[in-house]
Amino acid sequence: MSVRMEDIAKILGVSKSTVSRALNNNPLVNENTKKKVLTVAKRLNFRKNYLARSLITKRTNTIGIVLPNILSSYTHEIVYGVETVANKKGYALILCVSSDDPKKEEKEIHLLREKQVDGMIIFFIGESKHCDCIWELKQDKIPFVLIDRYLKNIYSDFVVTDNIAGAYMAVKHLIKLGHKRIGFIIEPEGSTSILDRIEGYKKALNEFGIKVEKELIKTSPIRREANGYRTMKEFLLMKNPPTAVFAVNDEIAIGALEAIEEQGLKVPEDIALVGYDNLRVSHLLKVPLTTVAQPIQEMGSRAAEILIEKIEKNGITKPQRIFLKPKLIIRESCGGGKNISKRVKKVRLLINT
Amino acid sequence: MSVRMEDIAKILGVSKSTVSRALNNNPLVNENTKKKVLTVAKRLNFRKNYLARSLITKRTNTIGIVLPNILSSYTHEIVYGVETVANKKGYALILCVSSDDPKKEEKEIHLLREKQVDGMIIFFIGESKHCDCIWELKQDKIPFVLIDRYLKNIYSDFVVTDNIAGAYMAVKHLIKLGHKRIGFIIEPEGSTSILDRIEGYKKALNEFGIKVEKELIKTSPIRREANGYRTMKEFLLMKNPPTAVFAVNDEIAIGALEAIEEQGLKVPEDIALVGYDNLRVSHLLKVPLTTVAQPIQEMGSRAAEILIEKIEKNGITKPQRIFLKPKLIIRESCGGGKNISKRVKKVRLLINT
DNA sequence: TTGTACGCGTTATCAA
DNA sequence: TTGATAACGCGTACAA
Repeated sequence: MSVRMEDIAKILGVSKSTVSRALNNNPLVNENTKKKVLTVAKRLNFRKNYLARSLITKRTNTIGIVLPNILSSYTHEIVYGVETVANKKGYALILCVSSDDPKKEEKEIHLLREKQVDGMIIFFIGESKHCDCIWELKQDKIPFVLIDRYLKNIYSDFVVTDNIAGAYMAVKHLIKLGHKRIGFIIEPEGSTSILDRIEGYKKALNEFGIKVEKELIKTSPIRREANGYRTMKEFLLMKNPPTAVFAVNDEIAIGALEAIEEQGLKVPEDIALVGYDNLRVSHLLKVPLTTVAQPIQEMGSRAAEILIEKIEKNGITKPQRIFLKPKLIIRESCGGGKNISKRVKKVRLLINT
Repeated sequence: MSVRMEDIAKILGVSKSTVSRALNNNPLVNENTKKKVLTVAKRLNFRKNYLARSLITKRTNTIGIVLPNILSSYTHEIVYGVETVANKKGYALILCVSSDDPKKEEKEIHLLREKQVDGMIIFFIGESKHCDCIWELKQDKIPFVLIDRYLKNIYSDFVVTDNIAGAYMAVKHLIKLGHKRIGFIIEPEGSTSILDRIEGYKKALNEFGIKVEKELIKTSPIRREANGYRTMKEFLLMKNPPTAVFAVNDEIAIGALEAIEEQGLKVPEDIALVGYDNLRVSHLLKVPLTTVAQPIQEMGSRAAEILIEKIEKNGITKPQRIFLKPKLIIRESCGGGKNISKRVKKVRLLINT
């Protein structure tokens, strides 16, 4: 069917080794024969078969990335960061989506192994206790870098952002503005990102002598705008609702914003709102959102750099554990330091009618 | 290094053929030996090497997608549509980005060939006259489906949206609201999508007896928000600015919106605005944007379905040329049918001071 | 500088 | 039901 090196060899009456050498810029070939080979190759529109090549060289120049989804702009930016570096370094990228399903995630990781990728970047969503496939990667010395969240019980490379610091900043900002009842909308999963953000939330409250109240931490079902909406409504229906809400990510914050406005309340006058992630949307909202920005693209590109270095040094690098610094982006959803009590009264009034 | 079928064979004292059969659910193997093989395979954590397999079967179960970028939510949604179908049908996805560079695009296509993908989906940005690599794909019978834009001089599968119809709808909507001076911000490239939208714009004007004025069609340098901003400013500085502007995509419309507001003008009271694409952002803007929605995800999923069918029927399917129907999404950026002349006056006043 | 021969890890063919 | 053996297309050590 397709043109092989042997075909070129036969045409020129040379051996296929010579053709191979000519095509691989091997110096052990006469300049003249090389030219001939290249000419014929071009004429026949020859394309090397990387499968056969990789079978011998044990290199595919391909890396895999495993993500829980690709609809969020968060994972989207990760892909961008990874792709940019991979491309620059000459690696192709196989995109795998686990659809938030640990079983599927495991399958994707196995698939990437079968496809003999040189390494992988994994946004791991499985539980720390059930991460055999990650252990196996380590055991079999297949280069991999975790991204966005790390595993406490596995010593490996990872690139994450410092979620404790990020949440701490956000909550401290609200406290400085005079808030004492600060709601927190989180997500159900027990990933390090969420856990660390909870830790940052508590750390800030503790530091300013504010008691952590359980009823102010609510769990939104899944990462969807609609659920920030629903959970915010629950807050608004409380007898003593929070005066500020910290959403564990911007998507939830967007939902919360809609819920607040639907109740006829205003952000930030009635309720202050902080998100997390600094999605590209967030500055375009009706009320530009104060949020914690993570260097998401950088997370992707750093992960790719580390992975590729590891690949090219045959995995003999010491695990790198990178915590990138987040940054508080102050916009309009928190306002300045107005009188809180007035606001609270107004909220109660509106809710109870 | 890694476990091979031969290793399993030696342990069990059988031939590697038997192991292969057992592992591939081939009925020509004793149930008992099959069990033994599977047990040992599991114990040794055996992973098949797909490279070797594909070398023989001539199938990689992998498709490639070539995109001009992955930062826009447009291409993003395409990837989502493609990935979903590919995954369901058991195909892996290699992501290639051409960075709006035709030379690079060609390289990526060649790379995918060398990696022996079973087929590819291409958001082709090269010129119609220089698309040798597409011709070669056709010649060499490598399945491919064009997406978002088609090539007039190549008879091949493609999935696009009907851009003539989409632009026509948008402009007709503005005309029905009373607008006669309708600006149009386009992009420099000569792709079918842009050309067809221009055709739709003209078609609507012609149908209502409005003359097409050259000065009302402005070209924004590249697909970036900032450029919609700049081009809109140019419109606002005209002696006789348009009362409505149709942006060839939402990103440009967003930039235009900011330019208008920065001038102290209001949308839709002072200037009506229509976009194209219905990005997920567009309903969240300060002024929710009236826009033409394309079924982007569907474009991706249809393309993938067609491609995979073609692969599995060994390319003996007749080229499918799909035009998906766009849809006008009416929000707030056009307003109702108010008095135009008043608005025009106000615009002039503001611009000239 | 070139060619021969072998190996990469599978699947496929044929004979047993 | 199994096992030798030959592919698949390429790279490479070794010999020439």
